[in-house]
Amino acid sequence: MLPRENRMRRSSEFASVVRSGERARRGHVVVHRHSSLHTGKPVVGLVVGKSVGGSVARHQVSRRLRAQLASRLDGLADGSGLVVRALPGAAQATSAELGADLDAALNRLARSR
RNA sequence: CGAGCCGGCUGGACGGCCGCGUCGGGAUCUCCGGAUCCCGCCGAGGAAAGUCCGGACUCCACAGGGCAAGGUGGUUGUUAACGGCAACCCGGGGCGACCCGCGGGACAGUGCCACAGAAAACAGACCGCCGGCGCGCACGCGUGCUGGUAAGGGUGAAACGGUGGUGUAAGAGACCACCAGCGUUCCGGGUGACCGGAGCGGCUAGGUAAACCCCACCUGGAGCAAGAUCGAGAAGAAUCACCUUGGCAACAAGGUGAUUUGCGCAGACGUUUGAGGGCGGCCCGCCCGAGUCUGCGGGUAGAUCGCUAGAGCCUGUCGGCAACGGCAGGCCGAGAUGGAUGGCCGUCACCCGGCGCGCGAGCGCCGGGGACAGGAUCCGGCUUAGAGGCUGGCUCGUCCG
Repeated sequence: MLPRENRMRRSSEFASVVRSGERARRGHVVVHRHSSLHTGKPVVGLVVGKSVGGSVARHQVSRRLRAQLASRLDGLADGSGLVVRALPGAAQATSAELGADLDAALNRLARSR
Protein backbone atom coordinates (compact mmCIF):
# COMPACT_ATOMS: atom_id res chain seq x y z
CA MET A 1 0.00 0.00 0.00
CA LEU A 2 1.02 3.57 -0.40
CA PRO A 3 2.73 5.30 2.52
CA ARG A 4 0.60 8.08 3.95
CA GLU A 5 2.93 10.88 2.84
CA ASN A 6 2.54 9.83 -0.81
CA ARG A 7 -1.26 9.96 -0.83
CA MET A 8 -3.19 12.75 -2.39
CA ARG A 9 -5.82 13.76 0.15
CA ARG A 10 -7.32 17.08 -0.91
CA SER A 11 -9.92 17.52 -3.58
CA SER A 12 -8.30 20.84 -4.62
CA GLU A 13 -5.16 18.86 -5.53
CA PHE A 14 -7.15 16.43 -7.62
CA ALA A 15 -8.83 19.33 -9.38
CA SER A 16 -5.62 21.16 -10.25
CA VAL A 17 -3.87 18.00 -11.48
CA VAL A 18 -6.75 16.88 -13.67
CA ARG A 19 -7.48 20.37 -14.97
CA SER A 20 -4.02 21.73 -15.68
CA GLY A 21 -1.75 18.68 -15.80
CA GLU A 22 -0.52 16.63 -18.72
CA ARG A 23 -2.43 13.51 -19.63
CA ALA A 24 -1.71 10.13 -21.22
CA ARG A 25 -4.04 7.22 -21.83
CA ARG A 26 -2.69 3.69 -22.15
CA GLY A 27 -4.74 0.50 -21.87
CA HIS A 28 -7.11 0.61 -18.92
CA VAL A 29 -5.80 3.80 -17.29
CA VAL A 30 -5.53 7.53 -17.83
CA VAL A 31 -2.60 9.18 -16.04
CA HIS A 32 -2.64 12.90 -15.25
CA ARG A 33 0.61 14.48 -14.06
CA HIS A 34 1.39 17.85 -12.61
CA SER A 35 5.13 18.30 -12.23
CA SER A 36 5.12 21.19 -9.72
CA LEU A 37 2.04 20.70 -7.57
CA HIS A 38 3.61 21.48 -4.20
CA THR A 39 6.81 21.07 -2.21
CA GLY A 40 7.60 17.68 -0.77
CA LYS A 41 7.32 14.07 -1.73
CA PRO A 42 5.42 13.07 -4.87
CA VAL A 43 1.73 12.34 -4.23
CA VAL A 44 -0.58 9.98 -6.05
CA GLY A 45 -4.37 9.84 -6.21
CA LEU A 46 -6.80 7.40 -7.75
CA VAL A 47 -10.11 7.89 -9.50
CA VAL A 48 -12.17 4.72 -9.91
CA GLY A 49 -15.70 5.49 -10.96
CA LYS A 50 -18.86 3.44 -10.97
CA SER A 51 -18.38 2.59 -14.63
CA VAL A 52 -15.60 0.22 -13.56
CA GLY A 53 -17.96 -1.99 -11.59
CA GLY A 54 -19.52 -2.58 -8.21
CA SER A 55 -18.05 -1.77 -4.86
CA VAL A 56 -16.00 -4.95 -4.64
CA ALA A 57 -14.59 -4.58 -8.15
CA ARG A 58 -13.72 -0.90 -7.62
CA HIS A 59 -11.87 -1.59 -4.39
CA GLN A 60 -9.97 -4.45 -5.98
CA VAL A 61 -8.88 -2.27 -8.91
CA SER A 62 -7.77 0.56 -6.64
CA ARG A 63 -5.84 -1.81 -4.36
CA ARG A 64 -4.03 -3.30 -7.36
CA LEU A 65 -3.26 0.13 -8.77
CA ARG A 66 -1.94 1.31 -5.40
CA ALA A 67 0.35 -1.70 -5.17
CA GLN A 68 1.67 -1.08 -8.68
CA LEU A 69 2.17 2.63 -7.99
CA ALA A 70 3.99 2.01 -4.71
CA SER A 71 6.81 0.28 -6.56
CA ARG A 72 7.07 3.17 -9.04
CA LEU A 73 7.24 6.07 -6.56
CA ASP A 74 11.05 6.33 -7.02
CA GLY A 75 10.53 7.31 -10.65
CA LEU A 76 8.50 10.39 -9.71
CA ALA A 77 10.06 13.79 -9.09
CA ASP A 78 9.61 15.61 -5.79
CA GLY A 79 6.75 18.07 -5.85
CA SER A 80 4.86 16.29 -8.57
CA GLY A 81 1.27 15.08 -8.40
CA LEU A 82 -0.17 12.11 -10.24
CA VAL A 83 -3.81 11.13 -10.70
CA VAL A 84 -4.61 7.73 -12.17
CA ARG A 85 -8.11 7.22 -13.50
CA ALA A 86 -9.33 3.68 -14.15
CA LEU A 87 -11.42 3.02 -17.26
CA PRO A 88 -14.24 0.51 -17.69
CA GLY A 89 -12.69 -2.92 -18.19
CA ALA A 90 -9.97 -2.39 -15.61
CA ALA A 91 -11.77 -4.85 -13.32
CA GLN A 92 -10.93 -7.65 -15.77
CA ALA A 93 -7.22 -6.74 -15.99
CA THR A 94 -4.55 -8.46 -13.91
CA SER A 95 -2.04 -6.59 -11.83
CA ALA A 96 0.68 -7.23 -14.41
CA GLU A 97 -1.48 -5.72 -17.17
CA LEU A 98 -2.29 -2.67 -15.05
CA GLY A 99 1.42 -2.24 -14.26
CA ALA A 100 2.31 -2.41 -17.97
CA ASP A 101 -0.34 0.21 -18.75
CA LEU A 102 1.07 2.48 -16.06
CA ASP A 103 4.62 2.10 -17.37
CA ALA A 104 3.52 2.92 -20.91
CA ALA A 105 1.66 6.01 -19.78
CA LEU A 106 4.51 7.23 -17.58
CA ASN A 107 7.02 6.76 -20.44
CA ARG A 108 4.78 8.79 -22.71
CA LEU A 109 4.67 11.62 -20.15
CA ALA A 110 8.44 11.43 -19.57
CA ARG A 111 9.16 11.81 -23.30
CA SER A 112 6.84 14.79 -23.70
CA ARG A 113 8.55 16.98 -21.14
C1' C B 1 -33.01 -48.42 0.36
C1' G B 2 -36.17 -44.88 -2.36
C1' A B 3 -39.23 -40.39 -2.35
C1' G B 4 -40.14 -36.11 0.48
C1' C B 5 -40.94 -32.15 4.71
C1' C B 6 -38.80 -28.74 8.35
C1' G B 7 -34.51 -26.70 10.42
C1' G B 8 -29.21 -25.63 12.24
C1' C B 9 -23.91 -24.71 11.22
C1' U B 10 -20.07 -23.27 7.79
C1' G B 11 -18.70 -19.60 3.89
C1' G B 12 -11.24 -22.84 2.68
C1' A B 13 -6.40 -23.83 5.65
C1' C B 14 -1.06 -22.93 6.12
C1' G B 15 3.42 -20.43 4.66
C1' G B 16 7.11 -16.78 2.16
C1' C B 17 8.40 -11.63 0.40
C1' C B 18 6.60 -6.53 0.25
C1' G B 19 2.88 -3.20 2.51
C1' C B 20 -1.69 -0.43 5.19
C1' G B 21 -5.22 1.54 9.49
C1' U B 22 -6.77 2.49 14.88
C1' C B 23 -4.96 1.97 19.78
C1' G B 24 -0.92 1.14 23.52
C1' G B 25 4.44 1.33 24.74
C1' G B 26 9.43 3.03 23.52
C1' A B 27 13.25 5.93 20.84
C1' U B 28 14.75 10.14 17.83
C1' C B 29 13.72 14.95 15.84
C1' U B 30 10.74 19.32 16.70
C1' C B 31 8.80 25.51 14.32
C1' C B 32 5.93 22.16 20.71
C1' G B 33 1.01 21.81 16.52
C1' G B 34 3.39 17.34 15.64
C1' A B 35 6.54 14.15 12.42
C1' U B 36 9.51 9.66 11.62
C1' C B 37 11.11 4.80 13.12
C1' C B 38 10.72 0.18 16.18
C1' C B 39 7.69 -3.35 19.09
C1' G B 40 2.84 -5.30 20.59
C1' C B 41 -2.76 -6.06 20.38
C1' C B 42 -6.72 -5.80 17.11
C1' G B 43 -8.48 -5.00 12.02
C1' A B 44 -15.47 -6.78 7.16
C1' G B 45 -20.45 -10.18 6.25
C1' G B 46 -24.20 -13.96 6.56
C1' A B 47 -26.05 -11.26 4.01
C1' A B 48 -21.56 -5.79 5.65
C1' A B 49 -26.15 -5.46 0.05
C1' G B 50 -31.33 -3.37 -1.17
C1' U B 51 -32.51 0.98 2.02
C1' C B 52 -38.41 -1.71 2.77
C1' C B 53 -40.16 -1.25 8.17
C1' G B 54 -39.09 -0.36 13.59
C1' G B 55 -36.10 2.04 17.43
C1' A B 56 -31.77 4.62 19.95
C1' C B 57 -29.32 9.35 19.22
C1' U B 58 -29.26 14.75 17.29
C1' C B 59 -31.51 19.31 15.65
C1' C B 60 -36.14 21.92 14.56
C1' A B 61 -41.46 22.34 15.86
C1' C B 62 -45.05 21.48 19.77
C1' A B 63 -50.94 23.89 25.68
C1' G B 64 -54.98 20.72 24.34
C1' G B 65 -58.29 18.87 20.62
C1' G B 66 -59.86 18.09 15.59
C1' C B 67 -59.25 17.70 10.13
C1' A B 68 -56.14 16.13 6.20
C1' A B 69 -52.32 12.60 4.66
C1' G B 70 -49.82 7.94 5.26
C1' G B 71 -49.60 3.11 7.45
C1' U B 72 -51.42 -1.42 9.90
C1' G B 73 -55.65 -5.13 9.90
C1' G B 74 -57.91 -13.00 12.94
C1' U B 75 -56.64 -13.66 18.51
C1' U B 76 -53.33 -13.90 22.54
C1' G B 77 -48.50 -13.15 23.75
C1' U B 78 -43.40 -11.27 23.04
C1' U B 79 -40.41 -6.73 22.59
C1' A B 80 -37.35 -0.49 23.44
C1' A B 81 -40.39 -0.77 19.06
C1' C B 82 -42.22 -2.97 14.57
C1' G B 83 -45.52 -4.15 8.98
C1' G B 84 -40.91 -8.71 13.05
C1' C B 85 -41.31 -13.26 15.81
C1' A B 86 -44.03 -17.33 18.63
C1' A B 87 -48.30 -20.13 19.84
C1' C B 88 -53.24 -20.68 18.70
C1' C B 89 -58.00 -19.82 15.66
C1' C B 90 -60.43 -19.77 10.81
C1' G B 91 -60.21 -20.92 5.39
C1' G B 92 -57.55 -23.66 1.46
C1' G B 93 -53.90 -27.67 -0.30
C1' G B 94 -51.28 -32.48 0.67
C1' C B 95 -52.05 -39.94 2.20
C1' G B 96 -48.60 -37.58 5.62
C1' A B 97 -44.37 -34.74 7.88
C1' C B 98 -46.10 -29.97 6.79
C1' C B 99 -47.25 -25.80 3.54
C1' C B 100 -50.13 -21.33 1.79
C1' G B 101 -53.45 -16.93 3.14
C1' C B 102 -52.78 -8.59 0.94
C1' G B 103 -57.33 -13.09 7.19
C1' G B 104 -61.75 -6.13 9.82
C1' G B 105 -66.58 -4.47 7.28
C1' A B 106 -70.18 -5.94 1.00
C1' C B 107 -77.87 -5.13 5.33
C1' A B 108 -73.95 2.79 5.93
C1' G B 109 -73.61 4.46 0.91
C1' U B 110 -71.52 4.76 -4.29
C1' G B 111 -69.10 2.31 -8.41
C1' C B 112 -67.70 -2.01 -11.45
C1' C B 113 -68.64 -7.25 -13.06
C1' A B 114 -65.42 -8.27 -19.81
C1' C B 115 -66.58 -12.57 -23.21
C1' A B 116 -70.36 -16.10 -23.71
C1' G B 117 -75.50 -16.34 -22.76
C1' A B 118 -82.56 -15.50 -23.62
C1' A B 119 -81.37 -13.34 -19.03
C1' A B 120 -75.85 -10.71 -14.58
C1' A B 121 -78.66 -7.69 -9.39
C1' C B 122 -85.89 -4.72 -7.79
C1' A B 123 -82.97 -10.71 -12.78
C1' G B 124 -84.38 -13.61 -16.96
C1' A B 125 -88.87 -17.36 -21.17
C1' C B 126 -83.96 -19.24 -26.24
C1' C B 127 -85.04 -24.52 -26.35
C1' G B 128 -88.21 -27.43 -23.45
C1' C B 129 -92.84 -28.59 -20.30
C1' C B 130 -98.25 -27.47 -19.56
C1' G B 131 -103.37 -25.18 -20.11
C1' G B 132 -107.08 -22.43 -23.20
C1' C B 133 -108.97 -20.98 -28.13
C1' G B 134 -108.85 -21.63 -33.62
C1' C B 135 -107.45 -24.65 -37.93
C1' G B 136 -105.79 -29.33 -40.17
C1' C B 137 -106.09 -34.52 -39.16
C1' A B 138 -103.99 -40.52 -40.96
C1' C B 139 -107.38 -39.35 -34.08
C1' G B 140 -100.95 -41.01 -32.03
C1' C B 141 -100.62 -35.70 -33.18
C1' G B 142 -99.10 -31.22 -36.06
C1' U B 143 -99.56 -25.94 -36.42
C1' G B 144 -101.00 -20.55 -35.24
C1' C B 145 -102.41 -17.20 -31.34
C1' U B 146 -102.56 -16.49 -26.15
C1' G B 147 -101.26 -17.50 -21.16
C1' G B 148 -98.75 -20.43 -17.10
C1' U B 149 -94.01 -22.45 -15.58
C1' A B 150 -87.25 -21.66 -13.24
C1' A B 151 -88.18 -29.08 -12.67
C1' G B 152 -84.78 -30.19 -17.33
C1' G B 153 -81.12 -28.44 -21.62
C1' G B 154 -77.42 -25.06 -23.17
C1' U B 155 -73.72 -20.39 -21.75
C1' G B 156 -70.68 -18.75 -17.90
C1' A B 157 -66.03 -17.71 -12.72
C1' A B 158 -71.02 -17.02 -10.89
C1' A B 159 -78.02 -18.43 -12.97
C1' C B 160 -81.50 -16.86 -6.65
C1' G B 161 -79.99 -23.55 -1.70
C1' G B 162 -79.36 -29.66 -2.05
C1' U B 163 -81.97 -34.59 -1.73
C1' G B 164 -86.64 -36.93 -1.22
C1' G B 165 -91.82 -36.24 -0.89
C1' U B 166 -96.79 -33.59 -0.85
C1' G B 167 -99.00 -30.87 -4.45
C1' U B 168 -100.24 -29.30 -9.66
C1' A B 169 -102.54 -28.84 -16.16
C1' A B 170 -97.23 -28.43 -15.80
C1' G B 171 -94.47 -26.43 -11.95
C1' A B 172 -92.45 -23.61 -7.92
C1' G B 173 -90.01 -23.37 -0.14
C1' A B 174 -96.38 -23.05 -2.34
C1' C B 175 -96.09 -26.88 1.76
C1' C B 176 -93.31 -30.97 4.69
C1' A B 177 -88.81 -33.94 6.45
C1' C B 178 -83.56 -34.16 6.64
C1' C B 179 -78.98 -31.65 5.29
C1' A B 180 -76.02 -27.11 4.12
C1' G B 181 -76.00 -21.97 5.02
C1' C B 182 -77.89 -17.12 7.42
C1' G B 183 -79.90 -14.52 11.67
C1' U B 184 -81.09 -15.00 16.76
C1' U B 185 -81.80 -17.04 22.06
C1' C B 186 -79.87 -20.23 25.73
C1' C B 187 -76.26 -23.83 27.85
C1' G B 188 -71.10 -25.61 28.15
C1' G B 189 -65.57 -24.84 27.12
C1' G B 190 -61.62 -21.09 26.19
C1' U B 191 -57.95 -14.83 28.58
C1' G B 192 -59.44 -14.47 23.41
C1' A B 193 -59.99 -15.33 18.05
C1' C B 194 -63.41 -19.24 18.25
C1' C B 195 -65.38 -24.24 19.19
C1' G B 196 -69.32 -27.89 20.77
C1' G B 197 -74.59 -28.64 21.85
C1' A B 198 -79.98 -27.42 22.11
C1' G B 199 -84.05 -24.37 20.39
C1' C B 200 -86.50 -20.65 17.37
C1' G B 201 -87.12 -17.69 12.82
C1' G B 202 -87.66 -16.59 7.72
C1' C B 203 -87.02 -20.26 3.70
C1' U B 204 -81.75 -18.25 0.78
C1' A B 205 -78.89 -14.04 1.08
C1' G B 206 -73.68 -13.22 -5.82
C1' G B 207 -68.58 -11.27 -6.27
C1' U B 208 -65.16 -7.19 -5.84
C1' A B 209 -62.70 -3.14 -0.26
C1' A B 210 -54.49 -4.22 -3.80
C1' A B 211 -62.29 0.39 -6.33
C1' C B 212 -63.99 4.77 -3.58
C1' C B 213 -65.51 4.23 1.23
C1' C B 214 -66.66 2.85 6.65
C1' C B 215 -64.54 1.02 11.47
C1' A B 216 -60.46 0.28 15.05
C1' C B 217 -55.45 1.33 16.17
C1' C B 218 -50.61 3.82 15.05
C1' U B 219 -47.71 8.03 13.06
C1' G B 220 -44.92 15.81 14.27
C1' G B 221 -40.62 16.91 10.53
C1' A B 222 -35.67 16.08 9.00
C1' G B 223 -31.57 13.07 9.34
C1' C B 224 -24.39 11.49 11.58
C1' A B 225 -23.45 15.38 4.93
C1' A B 226 -27.76 14.90 12.10
C1' G B 227 -25.39 18.01 15.42
C1' A B 228 -21.37 20.43 18.67
C1' U B 229 -16.52 23.07 19.36
C1' C B 230 -12.31 25.67 17.18
C1' G B 231 -11.74 28.37 12.94
C1' A B 232 -7.07 30.36 8.92
C1' G B 233 -8.62 32.12 4.59
C1' A B 234 -10.03 31.14 -0.43
C1' A B 235 -11.86 33.48 -5.11
C1' G B 236 -10.41 38.08 -7.53
C1' A B 237 -6.55 41.95 -7.32
C1' A B 238 -1.56 43.91 -6.14
C1' U B 239 3.73 43.18 -4.96
C1' C B 240 7.95 39.96 -4.53
C1' A B 241 10.64 35.31 -5.19
C1' C B 242 11.27 30.70 -7.70
C1' C B 243 10.21 26.95 -11.63
C1' U B 244 8.75 25.42 -16.74
C1' U B 245 8.13 26.65 -21.99
C1' G B 246 9.26 30.11 -26.08
C1' G B 247 12.85 33.97 -27.23
C1' C B 248 19.78 36.50 -28.53
C1' A B 249 17.50 39.71 -25.12
C1' A B 250 13.82 42.87 -23.17
C1' C B 251 9.75 40.10 -22.32
C1' A B 252 5.35 36.83 -22.85
C1' A B 253 2.41 32.57 -21.25
C1' G B 254 1.58 28.94 -17.49
C1' G B 255 2.46 27.14 -12.57
C1' U B 256 4.03 27.20 -7.29
C1' G B 257 5.06 29.80 -2.78
C1' A B 258 5.10 34.18 0.50
C1' U B 259 2.91 38.94 1.98
C1' U B 260 -1.21 42.48 1.86
C1' U B 261 -6.37 43.33 0.97
C1' G B 262 -12.17 40.07 3.29
C1' C B 263 -18.30 40.05 5.91
C1' G B 264 -21.59 42.48 9.95
C1' C B 265 -21.74 45.70 14.37
C1' A B 266 -19.38 49.10 17.83
C1' G B 267 -15.39 52.30 19.21
C1' A B 268 -10.70 55.18 18.60
C1' C B 269 -7.41 58.05 15.57
C1' G B 270 -6.99 60.66 10.83
C1' U B 271 -7.13 63.51 5.27
C1' U B 272 -1.98 69.20 4.75
C1' U B 273 -2.65 70.81 12.32
C1' G B 274 -0.97 63.84 8.12
C1' A B 275 -3.66 58.09 10.87
C1' G B 276 -0.68 54.52 8.74
C1' G B 277 3.40 52.68 5.67
C1' G B 278 8.61 52.58 3.22
C1' C B 279 14.21 53.71 3.80
C1' G B 280 16.95 52.98 8.77
C1' G B 281 19.74 49.66 14.68
C1' C B 282 17.23 54.28 16.74
C1' C B 283 16.27 59.70 16.43
C1' C B 284 16.14 63.57 12.93
C1' G B 285 15.20 63.66 7.97
C1' C B 286 13.23 62.27 3.09
C1' C B 287 9.34 59.70 0.24
C1' C B 288 4.28 57.50 -0.45
C1' G B 289 -0.24 58.72 1.46
C1' A B 290 -6.75 58.16 2.70
C1' G B 291 -7.99 55.49 5.28
C1' U B 292 -5.88 52.83 9.51
C1' C B 293 -6.19 50.38 14.24
C1' U B 294 -8.83 47.86 18.28
C1' G B 295 -12.89 44.97 20.28
C1' C B 296 -17.14 41.86 19.61
C1' G B 297 -20.10 38.71 16.45
C1' G B 298 -21.26 35.43 12.43
C1' G B 299 -18.93 31.85 9.56
C1' U B 300 -16.42 29.03 4.35
C1' A B 301 -12.19 25.48 3.59
C1' G B 302 -10.13 22.56 7.12
C1' A B 303 -9.43 20.32 11.95
C1' U B 304 -11.41 18.08 16.44
C1' C B 305 -15.59 15.84 18.74
C1' G B 306 -20.03 12.93 17.72
C1' C B 307 -17.35 7.51 17.05
C1' U B 308 -18.12 3.11 18.88
C1' A B 309 -19.19 -1.00 25.80
C1' G B 310 -23.82 -2.14 23.20
C1' A B 311 -31.89 -3.22 23.97
C1' G B 312 -23.56 -6.42 23.33
C1' C B 313 -21.50 -11.62 23.04
C1' C B 314 -20.54 -16.61 25.35
C1' U B 315 -21.60 -20.40 29.10
C1' G B 316 -24.72 -22.28 32.90
C1' U B 317 -29.33 -22.26 35.36
C1' C B 318 -34.55 -21.04 36.28
C1' G B 319 -39.71 -19.63 34.27
C1' G B 320 -42.50 -20.33 29.65
C1' C B 321 -45.41 -25.13 24.53
C1' A B 322 -42.64 -21.22 22.10
C1' A B 323 -41.10 -16.30 20.71
C1' C B 324 -38.80 -14.41 24.93
C1' G B 325 -37.53 -13.10 29.86
C1' G B 326 -35.00 -13.40 35.04
C1' C B 327 -30.44 -14.59 37.63
C1' A B 328 -25.10 -15.95 38.04
C1' G B 329 -20.21 -16.16 35.99
C1' G B 330 -16.91 -14.86 32.09
C1' C B 331 -15.32 -11.81 27.67
C1' C B 332 -14.03 -6.96 24.80
C1' G B 333 -14.66 -8.49 18.95
C1' A B 334 -13.15 -2.54 13.23
C1' G B 335 -13.62 2.75 13.62
C1' A B 336 -11.39 4.36 8.20
C1' U B 337 -12.52 9.69 5.92
C1' G B 338 -9.77 10.40 -1.95
C1' G B 339 -11.64 6.23 2.63
C1' A B 340 -7.07 0.76 6.14
C1' U B 341 -8.29 -4.71 6.67
C1' G B 342 -4.15 -5.66 1.07
C1' G B 343 -0.47 -6.99 -3.50
C1' C B 344 2.46 -11.04 -5.63
C1' C B 345 3.78 -16.21 -5.12
C1' G B 346 3.83 -21.30 -3.21
C1' U B 347 1.89 -25.86 -0.62
C1' C B 348 -2.31 -28.76 1.12
C1' A B 349 -7.48 -30.08 1.21
C1' C B 350 -12.22 -29.76 -1.98
C1' C B 351 -14.84 -29.84 -6.95
C1' C B 352 -14.72 -30.58 -12.51
C1' G B 353 -12.45 -32.46 -17.19
C1' G B 354 -8.76 -35.50 -19.85
C1' C B 355 -5.10 -39.46 -19.96
C1' G B 356 -2.78 -43.79 -17.76
C1' C B 357 -2.78 -48.05 -14.20
C1' G B 358 -5.91 -51.59 -11.47
C1' C B 359 -10.92 -57.23 -11.50
C1' G B 360 -12.52 -53.44 -8.05
C1' A B 361 -13.04 -49.65 -3.93
C1' G B 362 -9.44 -46.46 -5.93
C1' C B 363 -4.45 -44.47 -7.20
C1' G B 364 -1.07 -41.38 -10.23
C1' C B 365 -0.10 -37.32 -13.84
C1' C B 366 -1.73 -32.88 -16.49
C1' G B 367 -5.11 -28.76 -16.97
C1' G B 368 -8.97 -25.78 -14.91
C1' G B 369 -12.38 -23.82 -10.93
C1' G B 370 -13.94 -21.56 -5.81
C1' A B 371 -19.99 -18.04 -5.42
C1' C B 372 -22.87 -13.65 -3.72
C1' A B 373 -20.65 -9.66 -2.14
C1' G B 374 -17.27 -5.34 1.43
C1' G B 375 -18.38 -1.38 6.95
C1' A B 376 -19.04 4.50 7.00
C1' U B 377 -23.58 6.63 13.68
C1' C B 378 -25.37 2.19 16.02
C1' C B 379 -28.96 -1.66 16.97
C1' G B 380 -33.83 -5.15 16.01
C1' G B 381 -36.18 -7.20 11.68
C1' C B 382 -37.71 -8.02 6.55
C1' U B 383 -36.39 -8.79 1.49
C1' U B 384 -33.13 -10.01 -2.27
C1' A B 385 -28.24 -12.47 -4.04
C1' G B 386 -25.48 -16.94 -3.47
C1' A B 387 -20.21 -21.87 -5.70
C1' G B 388 -20.01 -25.47 -2.43
C1' G B 389 -19.53 -28.40 2.26
C1' C B 390 -21.23 -30.50 7.14
C1' U B 391 -25.31 -31.91 10.18
C1' G B 392 -30.17 -32.79 13.27
C1' G B 393 -35.35 -34.07 13.52
C1' C B 394 -39.73 -35.84 11.11
C1' U B 395 -43.22 -38.18 7.17
C1' C B 396 -44.66 -41.75 3.32
C1' G B 397 -43.49 -46.29 0.58
C1' U B 398 -40.84 -51.13 -0.08
C1' C B 399 -37.98 -55.14 1.95
C1' C B 400 -35.89 -57.81 6.25
C1' G B 401 -36.14 -59.03 11.60
